[in-house]
Amino acid sequence: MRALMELRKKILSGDYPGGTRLFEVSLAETLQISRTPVREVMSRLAEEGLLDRLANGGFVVRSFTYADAVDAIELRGVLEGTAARLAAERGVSQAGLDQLREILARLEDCFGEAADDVELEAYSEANAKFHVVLVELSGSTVIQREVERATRLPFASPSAFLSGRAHVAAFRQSLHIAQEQHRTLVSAIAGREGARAEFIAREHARIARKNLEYAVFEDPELMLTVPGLVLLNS
Amino acid sequence: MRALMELRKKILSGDYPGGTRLFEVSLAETLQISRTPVREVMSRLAEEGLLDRLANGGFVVRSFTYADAVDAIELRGVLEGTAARLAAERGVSQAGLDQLREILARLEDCFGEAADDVELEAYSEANAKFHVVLVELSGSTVIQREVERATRLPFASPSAFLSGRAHVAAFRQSLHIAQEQHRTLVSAIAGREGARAEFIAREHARIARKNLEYAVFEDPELMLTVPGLVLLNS
DNA sequence: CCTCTGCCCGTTGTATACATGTGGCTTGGC
DNA sequence: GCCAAGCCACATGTATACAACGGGCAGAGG
Repeated sequence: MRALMELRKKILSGDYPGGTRLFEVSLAETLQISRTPVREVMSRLAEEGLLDRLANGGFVVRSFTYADAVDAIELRGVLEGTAARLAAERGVSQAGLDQLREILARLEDCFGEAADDVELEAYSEANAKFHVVLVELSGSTVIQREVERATRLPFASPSAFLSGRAHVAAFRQSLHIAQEQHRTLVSAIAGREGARAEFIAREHARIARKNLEYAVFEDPELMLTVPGLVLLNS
Repeated sequence: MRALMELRKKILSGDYPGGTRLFEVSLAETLQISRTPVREVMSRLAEEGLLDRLANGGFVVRSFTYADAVDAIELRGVLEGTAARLAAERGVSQAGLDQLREILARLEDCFGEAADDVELEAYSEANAKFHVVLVELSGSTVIQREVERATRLPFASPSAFLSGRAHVAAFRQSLHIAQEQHRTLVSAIAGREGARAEFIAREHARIARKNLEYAVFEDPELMLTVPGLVLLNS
């Protein structure tokens, strides 16, 4: 559905700041479609968490504070932590573990000799895959569903800060820490250590929080390049 | 919206078993409305988690296994645990703490002299309120939103098993345990003990899991009286 | 007999006209 | 001058007709 992607893109690129009320008629002419699919699109974006429904009908662009972004990242950490714990406690198949280890190896290959030598595009892709497979290994469609939901807010996604920061050497070096957490996470799951797996996953999400903090307070220009950060208001 | 409540009720009462595909036209004549509001209603029920969207359009009634129900309860525990932890870590106002303690006292008043003497209706109402306020005290609208979402599945709600089991004395006695957890939870939050608060909340949700287990394996007749349990298939 | 292709029917997607409701503004009365 | 009530305009809710898409079945050809 073209209109869905188009409106989503417009919201994520800041065309409609948080709190903006979206009217069916004006959106209909903007998107060159009739009101019916506009309603459909807004309904789906509300499901995604980008829009809020008003009490007496209508939609507004959801507005996020810095604290909301912090909490959304915390939420992702908690949910991924739960997935990791369930995977460890309930056990995973050899095939599943192999799959995770294969991705781990791919991530490993992204690092070069120098501490700040990282192939970011390949890393980003493998990292996204790692997080998806990790959650699948929980064996719970209920948890998987909610992780995917929490991840749909772009600034809460595991890949959120992996773009647009390639120039910061300190950031590239910090990926070594993240990768160590990936390794440890796999070890914890393989060893059926639920609590360990859970808290490593939580701590892993804290990297995103730290990056968010940096973007907001140290280098506000980044807020324009990291996907979704334009949604932050106050 | 009458149609929304009507369809929700029909699904929750098992008129459309999990996996049933809902067609716009037939539903439209059943509910005596046109296709447009039917689409709207189905969209909202998909948001609630009662329906699943099909890839090429259309909706089916979401189907839950016993394992899904267990995981949904686990999810609620994890989210309420996070709310409790945040409340403890970040601190709550005196007014907030007072409010929680007032509800705690109301719950206390529901217990009589005998171990199985409990005013169930009053308890159920105060219990629901307790869980709502607890989550509010987290101070996080993001977390609150997700707890409310997780709670919308009727069998995962904190009040799910408080109806239709009044006749089981052992069940009424088990409420003493729940109430002790309520007390301890408040103590942990007041004392800024985040980890303690989190795990008490998780353990608290386990009571629901135990009740689910009982209903499914020991007393299947209960599945007809506990709201939402008819949604369970295999 | 098996397979591939094309048609047909059922379902959802879209447009549009009409109904309904709500909030704001204006006017009249106290 | 202020408050209240009613009206008007703009927004969403609903109905319905038409379009487009997809899956299944049947018929024909290899």
